[in-house]
Formats: sequence, C-alpha cells, structure tokens
Amino acid sequence: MRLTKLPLNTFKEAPAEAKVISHQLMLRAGLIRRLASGLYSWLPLGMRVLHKVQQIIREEMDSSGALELFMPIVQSAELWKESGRWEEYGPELLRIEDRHNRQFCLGPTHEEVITDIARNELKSYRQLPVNYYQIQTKFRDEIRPRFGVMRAREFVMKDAYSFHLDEESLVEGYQTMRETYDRIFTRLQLRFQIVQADTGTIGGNKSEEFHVLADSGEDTIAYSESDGFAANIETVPLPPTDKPNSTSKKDLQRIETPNVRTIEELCKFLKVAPEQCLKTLLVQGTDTPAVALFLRGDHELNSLKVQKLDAVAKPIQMLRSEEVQTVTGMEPGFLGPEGLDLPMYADQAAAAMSDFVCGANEMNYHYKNANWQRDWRLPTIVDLRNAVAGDPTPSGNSILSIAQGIEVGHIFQLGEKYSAAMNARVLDSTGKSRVMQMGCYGIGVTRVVAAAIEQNNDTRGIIWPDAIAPFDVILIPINMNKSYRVKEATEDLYNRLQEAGFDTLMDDRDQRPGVKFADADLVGIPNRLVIAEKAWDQGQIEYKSRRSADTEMIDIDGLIKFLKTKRS
RNA sequence: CGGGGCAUGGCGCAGUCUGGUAGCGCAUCUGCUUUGGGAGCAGAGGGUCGGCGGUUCGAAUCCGUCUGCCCCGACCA
Repeated sequence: MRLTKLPLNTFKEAPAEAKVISHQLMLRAGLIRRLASGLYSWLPLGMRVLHKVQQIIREEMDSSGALELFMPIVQSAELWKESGRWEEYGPELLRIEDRHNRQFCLGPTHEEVITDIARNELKSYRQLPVNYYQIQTKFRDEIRPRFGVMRAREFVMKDAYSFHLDEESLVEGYQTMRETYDRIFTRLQLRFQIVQADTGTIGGNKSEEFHVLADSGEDTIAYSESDGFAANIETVPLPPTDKPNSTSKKDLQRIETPNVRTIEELCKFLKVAPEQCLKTLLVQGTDTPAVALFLRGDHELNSLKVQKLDAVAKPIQMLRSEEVQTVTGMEPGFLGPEGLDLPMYADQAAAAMSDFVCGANEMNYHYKNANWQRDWRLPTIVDLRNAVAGDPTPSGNSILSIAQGIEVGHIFQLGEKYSAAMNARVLDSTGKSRVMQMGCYGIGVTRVVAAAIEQNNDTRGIIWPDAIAPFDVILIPINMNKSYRVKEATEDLYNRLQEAGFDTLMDDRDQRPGVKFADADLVGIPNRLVIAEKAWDQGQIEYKSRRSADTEMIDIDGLIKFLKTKRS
C-alpha cells in the first residue's frame, strides 16, 4: 500500500472524549472514528488489524473442527420468548418493530437462533458433536458505553455454540475450545490469563474467562501462580476467619462526628485505619424493606455473594439515600448495628472485629470501641466481600495476588438451558429422544484490538504485536522527490517485499522525514526501513524495530532473509 | 437510571464571571524556501458559538428548556 493512496489523518492531540490509552491511540492513528455513543466506524487502517485478528480466529476455529456459519443480527421476538429471555434480558436488549408491527430485537448474542437451527438440522446422535461459529456484529444497549471500542454498544464477536449428546461429550468439546482459545490468544501475542468465572445472564454450569492483563482492565482477577489458581474476583470464596475475643476492657464510646459520612472521612476525623471501621450497607430485601450488611471498612461488597442470600432481593439494589431515611430515619453515613430492626448479615471479617468504629444510628454520631456480642447481637455470619491481595487461596496453600484484566473471551458449559427450553432434541443410539447438551464460546474481536493496544504502547504510539499489525514493514524514503535513486530503490524494495509476502506500507508522501517517522511510530508498524541515498549507494539500508530504541544497518542483499528472522 | 462535568471551524483550546458582532495552536489549500524526528515565510478557505424559546437597542456571553457527549456507580465479549 502506498500512503498517498490511503487517506490517513493522524492527530497530535487526542480528542477529549478518549480517556484510556487504546481509545486515544486508535483515534489518533486513524483506526476508528466515533459515530455516536458506543458506535464506531472502522477506517481502512483499523480494518486491516481487525481482519488479521479474525483470520487467526478463523484458522484456529476451523482447525478445531468448528463450522463457520452466519446468522442475522435482527432476531424475532418469538425465539426470545421461547427461551424466556425476552423478559429476562432487560433494557440492554434493543427491541424493534418492523412495518407490520412485528417484534424483533438486535442480537446481543445468538443462543436462541443457533438452538433453532440445531433443532431443525440435527436429528441424530450420529451428527453430534457439532460446533457452529460465526464472526458477527452484536448489539447491546449498554447503560454506559465507554473506553471506545473496549465497551461499545455495537461490537464484533466471534461466537461459537457446540451441541452434544451427553455431558461427557460437552466436557470434551469445552476442553477443545479451551485449548483452541489458548492457541488463539497465544498467536495474537497477548499476555493473558484463564480464570474461573460466573456464568451471568448467559447461564449454565461451568465457565471460564480469558483476560488480557492490563491496568486499565475493568475486571479484577485474583490469582496465585504457585497454587495454579486464577479466578474473577467476584467468584473467589473466602474461608471463615477467627471469631472475635469478646473480652475487651475498653468501654463503648459515643462520639460526635459532625458531617462525617464516609469511611475515609471517619478515618481522618478519628485517626483510625479503615480496618477498624465497620461499614453498614442497606440493600433491598425480599420480604423486608431492607437488609443490613456489615463489612470491614477496607473491604468491598461482592454482589454475587450477596445475591445468594434469600433475604436479599435480586438483582441486588442498594437503597437510595431517601430510602435509607425512610427505613432508618437516618442518612447513610451514620448507620450501624444499634437497634436496627432488619435482617442483618455480617461478613466473616466484619464479624471478627473488636473495638471497632461504627455509625451510632443517630445523625452526626459514631461509636468507638464497639464489640459484637457485648454491645449487640452478632448477626448471621456469611462470606460477603471481595478477596483482596494477601487473602488465602481456596486450597489454603497459598496467597492471592490481584490484577486488572480485560475480558476478551468467555467459555461456558451451558448444559440444557436453551436446548430444553426450545426443545432441541436428537435420537440416541437406542432411538430415545434426548435433549442436547450445549456449550458456548465467545471472543470479543473488536475488544481484542483495544486490549492489544493497552498492552503494547509507548509515548510515541502503538506497538503492534507482529501477528496483528496492519502492515509488517514500512518503507520511509528520504528525499524521494529529489533523489531519483532513492525513488527507484524504494519502488524496487517495495515490490520485492510484497513478493516475499510482507504487508508493506510505502510512505511516498511529500513530507519531511520527521513527519513520516512520527506517523510510523504512532501507527505502530513493527519494522521500519529507511532508504537514504548515501547508505543505499554503499549497499545498505537502515532498519529499526518499533520495539527497540536503536537502528542497525543491514546489507540490502540479505534484507529479506533478515526480515524473515524478525517475523514470528 | 442516580450523582458530577462539558458543548465555540476536522482536532485541542481561549473568550462567558463583567453582553458590543468570534480568536489562538494543530490540521487543510496555494506559492517559495527547506528536507534524518511532527519545518520557515507569505497568502487562503472553513464557525447559524449544540437546538429551541426568552430578556435586551444588541446574546457565544444573562435566563428557561431540550439534545448530545464525557466521568463515577449496577451490565458484559
């Protein structure tokens, strides 16, 4: 590709709307443009990257034995009613009507459609197992799209669905996909981690997520290398802690704390650590206006764990400030265990506290040196919090570390959730009709691009992994317009590189070298060749890897061979 | 949806408090010079100041309202 044939607008400054580095760089380098909130166009340069990612995914899916197909984005409401998700899915499902007032939705995922296909096409156990996949646009009307393509409303996803006669086959198929994903993300040259996960709205039994490790990731992962354990933090169970010794000699003190509402303010005001504070949260109850939850001040509520409590209404909802007032007569910020006539649950760590600080259930007052049992009945003790660094692993053999991750893949053993609801059956070898077992497997294709940039960038711009770079090599001629020899050499080199199978970009623009270098760095092409008269006359060319700071001189004769060693 | 902020040429911003007919940098176009890390000079084009309504002799600026976007919380590939 000649740069004079590729309209490329790069920006020195990132648009103000972009906050994370991948979003900024994708806009600056001219990969994507925003149409509306959560909707992005992919420009030609970005499209090349997207294609390379898709190509790798296709190759690995195909070689795993999966079969590619293509399903509509627009799906009929009947199918969704059949699976029960028309009601279940909520406002994230964009519902539309056609001219005949028939109801449709934009597919956020394709379980319903594929199950419909499967029940029509698959009749016999002899046809199983089957794994269908597609690379398609999905639409989810996210409450808050953000970070550009990383959490867009419209995005490209590779989704695969496997069908099996029995659970054993499902587990086998799942394992194959797990290995396939491992190969895909390895080929994409991403640093990733497989973690145990919750199944969320998709449903099913077992599921694992593939996370690209990056500080900007929205998910938190707890792991221990020595223990071989990794899980999404929301799923990590925590072992019981020791019970408090209720033999404290300190007296309960009531202290005036004017306008001190948050744990942070409380710590500053009373000069105590968050670990000594008790946090009281009110969530909506199933049969009661509220349920009180107690956590240690430095801990975070784990909403999945909370939702397992029967007394808590699902989905979990924190009481709003006014609701807290109606229920307790108190503003949140001064809540505590004192005299609360509500179902109460204490996290294990909160229950183990002694001589703690907590709200006095009276405006502008807190208690100090509070103790369970002596001062108030100890609530039901449950596991309510997120793990933090230093917590034990479930095996108890090691200690957890915490990292941020971007979820780029998710694999599920769905079981019979959809096949049973939609009556997808086959005959087994005895002629008996059986509900098929299903697995489903997703990769966020557009998200992978953003994740790759999050992991690979510097102050100058993107540093593409070789496997997904829009071009392998960029040619930068110096003074091409003045020097006929440079022009000729560049053209010649361009042809030779293309023939040798390198995706080559030739910067034939009439620009100063500085501009070309800056754009090459910003766009992040892995290999750069500079053609200058003097060196060329000596049979040499300057090479620089995007990843390294230094240049080296290469003999032109050995150039192609040299570049091949650079290609992984 | 709740809380906070922003909206001025393609991008980044100033001007708004204190009303007087729109400006800077980058980008774009033309010419000359320049040519190894985002060049210099000279010139040019491009804005109903997010929309609507009001106050005023006069509104980017004041008031009302709507819309869009960004950030913080619940969703997810």
